[in-house]
Amino acid sequence: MTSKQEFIEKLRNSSLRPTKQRINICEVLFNRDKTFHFTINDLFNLIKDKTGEKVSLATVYNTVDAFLKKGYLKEIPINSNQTYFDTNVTDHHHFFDVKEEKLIDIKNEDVGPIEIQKSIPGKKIKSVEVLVKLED
Amino acid sequence: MTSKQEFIEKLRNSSLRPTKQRINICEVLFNRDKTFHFTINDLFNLIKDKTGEKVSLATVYNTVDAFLKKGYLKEIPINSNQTYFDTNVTDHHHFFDVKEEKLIDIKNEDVGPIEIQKSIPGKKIKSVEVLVKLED
DNA sequence: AATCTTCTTTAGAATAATTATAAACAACGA
DNA sequence: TCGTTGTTTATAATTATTCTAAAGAAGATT
Ligand SMILES: [Mn+2]
Ligand SMILES: [Mn+2]
Ligand SMILES: [Zn+2]
Ligand SMILES: [Zn+2]
Repeated sequence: MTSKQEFIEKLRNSSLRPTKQRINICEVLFNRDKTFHFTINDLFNLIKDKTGEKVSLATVYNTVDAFLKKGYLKEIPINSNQTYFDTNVTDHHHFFDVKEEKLIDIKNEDVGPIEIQKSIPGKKIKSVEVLVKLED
Repeated sequence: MTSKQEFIEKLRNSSLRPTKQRINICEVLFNRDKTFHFTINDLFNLIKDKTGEKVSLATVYNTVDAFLKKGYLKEIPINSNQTYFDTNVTDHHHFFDVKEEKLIDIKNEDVGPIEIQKSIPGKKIKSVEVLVKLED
């Protein structure tokens, strides 16, 4: 349970003004036990449901973008008509249940170290992510 | 070097009528040494350049869809504004050069077996793919 | 507290990838 | 050749995302 006051500080520390909208978005995103995988539309709807206040779609996009840049969210590489985001910003992997269109975390230690025996001159590795697609 | 005749047979064997358009698309996609990673737009432009004949964008989409269903192409899971496809339908992994927006194959043996120490009841694994993002 | 500046929110428009529509056309089998 | 079915195409529709510009709110300055 994170308090509203902590979100306000977190926003201020990030040079983001603690607006009512951003605080509400923080509540929905970060006031939870488990990791949260979502699309913009998921989030947009949850804000209304959980806080009773409506935030414009543009602000949801803007805020998610800002949080991505600050490293409070990350984008999950997956082919879908919508982009998926994740509140778990640590290194980890995913199942994607193709039928349910749901992501499920796989902890790093449940996959083991991945050694890439190939390199590209002049480029360095930014991230290594495993996507496991699931079917029935 | 695959002959036009072989493409015609391949299409017939797949219950796809060997039209001029599909044969041209086959030439562009499959008449090459190395794996080919592309977007619909890449392919659309290459068809004009390589065959001199124009194929409508709708047909490019339709044909890529048909080839995906037949297993002659696969989709690469990546976040981009465009979907990427691959002529290499074997199990393998990818580098994605974020700056150049280019995919590079990583052979399965260059990654080693990936053991997923987690399972979801009622679901089975359809694919396991590693995406390595590259930066400068 | 009033004012000023800068940042933020918002509705709505613009963009762009993809999908749907439906009419013309081409492949195939009889 | 003719009828059927599958295919191509231009074009419209859809939809996620980004852009725009005006109104509003936050923070700093007096
Ligand atoms: Mn995508
Ligand atoms: Mn996307
Ligand atoms: Zn996750
Ligand atoms: Zn590949």
